[in-house]
Amino acid sequence: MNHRMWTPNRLEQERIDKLNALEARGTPAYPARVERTHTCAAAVDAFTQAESAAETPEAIAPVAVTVTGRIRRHNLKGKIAFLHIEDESGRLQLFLRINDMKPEAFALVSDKLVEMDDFVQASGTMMRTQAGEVSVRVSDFKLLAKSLSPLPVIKQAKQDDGTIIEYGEFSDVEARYRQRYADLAVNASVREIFRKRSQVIRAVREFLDNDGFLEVETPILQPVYGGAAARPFITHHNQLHQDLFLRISFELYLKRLIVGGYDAVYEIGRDFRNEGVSFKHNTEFTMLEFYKAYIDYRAVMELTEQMVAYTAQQVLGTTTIRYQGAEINLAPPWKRITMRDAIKQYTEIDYMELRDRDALEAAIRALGGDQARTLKPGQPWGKMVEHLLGEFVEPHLIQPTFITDYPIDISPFAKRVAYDDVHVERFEFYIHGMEFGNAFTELNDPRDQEQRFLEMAALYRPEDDDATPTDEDYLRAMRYGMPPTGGFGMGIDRLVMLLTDQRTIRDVLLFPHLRAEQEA
RNA sequence: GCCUCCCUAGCUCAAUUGGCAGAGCAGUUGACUCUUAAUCAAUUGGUUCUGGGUUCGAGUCCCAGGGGGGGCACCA
Repeated sequence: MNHRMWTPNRLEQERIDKLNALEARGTPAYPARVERTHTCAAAVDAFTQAESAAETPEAIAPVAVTVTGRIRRHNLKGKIAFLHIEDESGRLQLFLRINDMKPEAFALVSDKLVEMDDFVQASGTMMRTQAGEVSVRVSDFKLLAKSLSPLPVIKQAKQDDGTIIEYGEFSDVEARYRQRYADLAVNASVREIFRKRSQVIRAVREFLDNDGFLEVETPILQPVYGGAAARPFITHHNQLHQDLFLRISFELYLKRLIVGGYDAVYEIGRDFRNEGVSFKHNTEFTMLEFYKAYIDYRAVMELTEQMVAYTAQQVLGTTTIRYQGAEINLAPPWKRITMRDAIKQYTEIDYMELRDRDALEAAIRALGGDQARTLKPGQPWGKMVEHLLGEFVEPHLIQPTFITDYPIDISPFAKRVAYDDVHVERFEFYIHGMEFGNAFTELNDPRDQEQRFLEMAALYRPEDDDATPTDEDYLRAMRYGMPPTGGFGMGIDRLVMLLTDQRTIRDVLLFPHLRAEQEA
């Protein structure tokens, strides 16, 4: 591996010079010891409480604090200085006066050896400045960590109504993704998105835990991949001389656990799909799947709408949300419509009257328009039905909607609808025209399952050497017997997009996938 | 993989028909003991993504490459 040496730019060189000057004065730039009695927010709270408890300003009980944070505003004014420091809780102003502190401590600031972006520790008594800002009157001051590369400059102006206007921005998309640490450090709104992301996952867990589900972990490296139709990433175990696949879903492992006697299991984890990226696809993404014995897909629908509504309520305090300008009501019950009725509604095609694939293709082409033109020739019947749904129905599904009863030939793990040789008990749900999840009454007849594997192998990717493989061990598990089970999968990233009003998946991923940076 | 747009100072952006590469912020120096987008004065800073080409002259036009955005395809 070549190590590319860092060549400091002019601004960075100035900071290196300052670091050397600090150490020449005997001031460590990266000390090990640090103290903190209050977060920035807690220090402000403690003071405002002391204020309201006092009868007169002179009677305010002194509030001594030691606070820490990164310098985000630096205003040196002769023999005094105002600094804003920021920790995760928020910002706090430090008021430094040369008379109040040791001269060498004040000199760190007045000589600009301690500056923007540095981490510092300050001790003192809480006060309110003449301009009314709660601040620390600093008596002791210490550098905690020197910043050698200046962060992008963003200034803030607080309006009378409390809203903050920002001047300057760090908005270059590529730089923000490649240097997410800098993005997070200067863009508080970005920090907030990922705090919400954590709350979303916590709420989903809470909901499932409260419903008696057991959280489990299954292999990420799988000898046989399955449960979806995506191309996998392939890797190799040297010692075992074995090719392994990064999972494209958890489905087949979780159902093995239902065979094993657990009534309800779920997993939240990463899937990997070797496919294109888009505003709603990343090569690795976070999936939730759950399986519950002794229920069917109708009960899964109820769980789904309750779980999403619960999550919105926990994270946002409401089930009525705004996404990309649209008001969306997540409160149950959600609309339910069969795939057949939905397609009839938006295209006036009844695919049940067009069971011949050539007849269906002709009918779709007769619809005209771009949506009809994008249909690729020679598609299997079920894929064309899906094309109809995707092109003509999906964009209209703004409010949460369950589309139910999918064609069997695109649903190899779902149970057939009784007395219906076309459909399976499967649903997908859509919000704002985007697919969020997929669920079905699980197929538990091992004979039927084996047949479906064979049909899949024949139908999909016949040009690929690695066409959807038959999972013999999964069939063995099915032969031991699996109870009637409802199963569910949902992209967590998309749920986070919905609840944080983000248009692209990359903005809810801390480190979205990018190509390697060019060598200098 | 295809189409299309973009890449200029640390950040955000200008640069007329191809004609001296600029501004604001920050940085540097100085002033300032209640500032808050602090203010005032002075001032530094460029591989215009990379490599070729056309031209008297290229940030600008052409070719190739890299990275990114948007779209398409793929993603049962």
